[in-house]
Amino acid sequence: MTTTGSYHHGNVRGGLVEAALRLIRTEGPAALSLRAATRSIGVSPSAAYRHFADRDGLLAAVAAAVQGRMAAAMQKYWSDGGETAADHLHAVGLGYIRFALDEPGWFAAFFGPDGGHSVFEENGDAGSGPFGLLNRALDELVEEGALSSAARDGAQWPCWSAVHGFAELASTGPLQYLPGEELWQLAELTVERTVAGVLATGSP
Amino acid sequence: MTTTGSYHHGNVRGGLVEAALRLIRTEGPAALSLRAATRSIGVSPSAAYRHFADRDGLLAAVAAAVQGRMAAAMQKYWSDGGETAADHLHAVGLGYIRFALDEPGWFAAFFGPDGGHSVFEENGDAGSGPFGLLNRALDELVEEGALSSAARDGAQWPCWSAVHGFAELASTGPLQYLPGEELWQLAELTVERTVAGVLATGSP
DNA sequence: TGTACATCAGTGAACGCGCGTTCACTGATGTAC
DNA sequence: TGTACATCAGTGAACGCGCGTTCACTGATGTAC
Repeated sequence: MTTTGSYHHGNVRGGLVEAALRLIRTEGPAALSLRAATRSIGVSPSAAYRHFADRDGLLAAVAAAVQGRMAAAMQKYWSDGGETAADHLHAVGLGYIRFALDEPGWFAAFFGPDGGHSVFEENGDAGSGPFGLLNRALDELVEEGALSSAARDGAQWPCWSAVHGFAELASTGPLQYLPGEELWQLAELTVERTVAGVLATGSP
Repeated sequence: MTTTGSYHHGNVRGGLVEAALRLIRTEGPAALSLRAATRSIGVSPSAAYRHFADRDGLLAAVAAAVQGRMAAAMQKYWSDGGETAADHLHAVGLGYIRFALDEPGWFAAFFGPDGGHSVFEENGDAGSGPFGLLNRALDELVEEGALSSAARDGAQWPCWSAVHGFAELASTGPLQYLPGEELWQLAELTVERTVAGVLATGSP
């Protein structure tokens, strides 16, 4: 942090991403503009073009930041909960949903301007991103002998679908009007039955 | 249909909704503007205000139309498939996903400007909308004796979540880049395991 | 059947707005000698 | 250590755009007598 009060040769890129996160948090991703972000950190609109090709470039950086924060939140759930593979799978699902409920604006920007292609690339199957954590938990189930490797095949899709779908319905969809407690019970119900479904299909 | 070539005292409201559907279909809901819709049917921008309070009013009408079309597509799946309750549940899920894949632009406008509150009201639990069809299939499972009424309780949430989540991932999310065939296999896998999960949890 | 009139669905011009992006520029930074 | 200079991250004015919405209006419609 400099004391000049000016961003000249300062960390404009980081400042813009932070500002964008601040704006998106309350107003949603549609409200994000390059001008609003630059205004927010006291820099001219054109300054953004030294760091991003265009508006989508900023949006992509924001999506990466959001994915990182969600992964961290999920990690916390993972560490604070039980130690079996099934516990970890629960934690991954509930952590994903919890993040979406706590930060609906950020969650709405989770897939960037490219529709979320980056979710695989940067935090791929074995990575430490949200999707990587899901796959790790499923792999643990196989190692523990709770899931056949035949049933492991493709199990990430029903899991991710259920958890992502609930997150959508509950954060910005029709369930958003339910009281928080009731909503959380439905989240637990959804995760429990989804995990049960995975296990039921493929116990060796 | 009049021959005047003018909409004076014609069906502007219906024309605007159709035009909006046309625009959203290819450009997505973000690209919809009142001006584009009025322009599209050759009417002045202010004419829209005789029929809708504001832009959100048009968007709500569009959402209702989309929900109706999806319900019709799901009905077709329901009628064309098998006759057991489990067949119907499959049809409901695959119909939902099929619609989202065929019409990603419309699907993105499925929940209106209010985030989908209308999904319950107009096409409520017992209604003929997408959500009503899901509940009907689940009720049939109970009638058939394939599902205990205890397990019926709340079963709509994991089902809707999984199917909606997959539809999002596959229509505008990170799975959109997969080839159609592969995508459809994942859809079937997801629906199958979700249905299996519901049944496994609560066979009497 | 004919006419006066109320209704109301349209028009078109105008408002203020904020946006993304480009451009020639300036002044701070840091490097080479 | 001091100075000349290249680099490059900023500025600020300007562009053209399309938007939602308002307003006084006009002219078609249909009803009452």
